[in-house]
Amino acid sequence: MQTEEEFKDFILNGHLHYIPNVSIDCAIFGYHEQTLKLMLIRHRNMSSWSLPGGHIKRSETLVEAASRNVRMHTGLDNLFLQQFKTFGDPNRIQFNKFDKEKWFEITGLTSWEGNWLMDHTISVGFYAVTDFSETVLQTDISIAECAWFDIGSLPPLEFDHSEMVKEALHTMRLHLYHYPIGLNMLPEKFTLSEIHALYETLLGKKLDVSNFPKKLIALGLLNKLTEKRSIGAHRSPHLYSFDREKYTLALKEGLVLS
Amino acid sequence: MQTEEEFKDFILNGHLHYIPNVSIDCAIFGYHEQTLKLMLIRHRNMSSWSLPGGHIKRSETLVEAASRNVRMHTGLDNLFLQQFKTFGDPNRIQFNKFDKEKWFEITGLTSWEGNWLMDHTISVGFYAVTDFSETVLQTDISIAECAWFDIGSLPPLEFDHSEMVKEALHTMRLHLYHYPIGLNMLPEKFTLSEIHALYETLLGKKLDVSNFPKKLIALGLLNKLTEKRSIGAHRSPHLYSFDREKYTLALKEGLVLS
DNA sequence: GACTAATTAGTAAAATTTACTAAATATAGG
DNA sequence: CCTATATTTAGTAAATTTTACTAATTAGTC
Repeated sequence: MQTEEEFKDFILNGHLHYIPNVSIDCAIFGYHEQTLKLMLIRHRNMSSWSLPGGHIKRSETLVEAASRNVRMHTGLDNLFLQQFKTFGDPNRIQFNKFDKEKWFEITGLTSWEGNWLMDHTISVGFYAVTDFSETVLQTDISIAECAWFDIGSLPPLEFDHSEMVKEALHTMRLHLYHYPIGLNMLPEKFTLSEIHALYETLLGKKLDVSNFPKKLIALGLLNKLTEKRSIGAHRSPHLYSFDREKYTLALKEGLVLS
Repeated sequence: MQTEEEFKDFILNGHLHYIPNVSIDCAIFGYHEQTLKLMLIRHRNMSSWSLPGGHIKRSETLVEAASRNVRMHTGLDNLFLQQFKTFGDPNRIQFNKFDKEKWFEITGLTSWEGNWLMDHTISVGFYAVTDFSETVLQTDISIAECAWFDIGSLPPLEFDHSEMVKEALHTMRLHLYHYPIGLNMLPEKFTLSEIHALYETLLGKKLDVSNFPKKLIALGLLNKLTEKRSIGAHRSPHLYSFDREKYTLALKEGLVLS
């Protein structure tokens, strides 16, 4: 959706291609220099930030819609995506707060009564975890800004998106103990210290410097590479990669990390 | 919805009071004589069984809709209800399989083109666990039958409801290790053997006869009563009840059972 | 009153987790 | 070139938890 014309057509006739009354919202987590980041967007007719989201095409599944959405904003494909909760409180969206003048400016309509977008909308929340450094933030006609924020200092969010972030974070942390999702936030090759620091950041707590890496190795998902990383005036740590096959199996079967 | 007239009005004008394109479905689990049961209904115009479900009123939250639905079918209020997943595959409902003649009979319409019910519908899945013996199954005008089935021998289900049951069961079993939901399936007072048998049934595996009850006690949620239960020619086991306050806290904070 | 079968307390062995020590090592700086 | 330093990482002992097993208790029944 890049032109004004396309945007107007989406607003007026989108219900022909998209399912009304339902949307998806994505909490995209990224990790960078020992901080957990969240990607937020600002719609061009709104003053506060929101989670990126959108409607579901009539031909696609929920996860395909979320995937398309994430790809649109990050340029990334195939990243780890997981449904965490669906939100449907009757007053999660306050339509009376919307700007009537902007609406007229875009659509030429004096009222949004009967418009498919202006109705009670249930939203399916997904969270994604990704390697921050590989993302290339992108916008389209409906989005004014797109940026990463530290999870610890998020701005006020539109709708019930603060609640969504809380739930997404909670689910992600729970999953961290049961699925090897942390590996999605690291580059192909990484050291034990790097994955240790990642888990400390994601879980928001200290993990033993010696024992935690041993536990990770004991899970059997890591391949020790012969390569090492040079980190200056210190012993060079080994590089590791993860075993794709065992990773996929662990995603399906689950695992236990303490 | 008890009269034919109300049913017809719901079909024709329900979108005024209910949100279109979204529904909820409930997997209601009950426990009885060491088997796990699932409540199923059969719609009067369908040959196979389904999970009970329905649309969401414009004034209610998702969990309120699920709660209303469960109450309608079981007569029970305030039972443990938990969202587990939302389903939205584009072909989860095959409208072309519906019976055109029955449709005409009820509505007087020769086509369902444009009817609010006959559109792509996303469904939010909830599961509930309840004390089987307290339920009183109920139907309304749209439902032909309502019955309990052994989880091990379910009939073929409509739509994607088999998938839903699988997911509900999976989530319920995961929650069993993290929240004290099992207590919802027992009467007010119960013996350690009874709760032991319950967990074996729910998890589908053997649990040590001596150690497992000790673990449950160690969680600190149980109150040992002075009363005992008479079980015939054997030592009378103590009765236990659960501590409401600690139970509520454990639901919120989570716990770890192995 | 002995027998039976279930409850439940107790305990030893096994396994796991945690806490701590120290060896290995890469580079900087003298 | 040698030592100091910071980090990785192997090793191990202590603490804790889990598991496996034994046996005491007890309410009927025969």
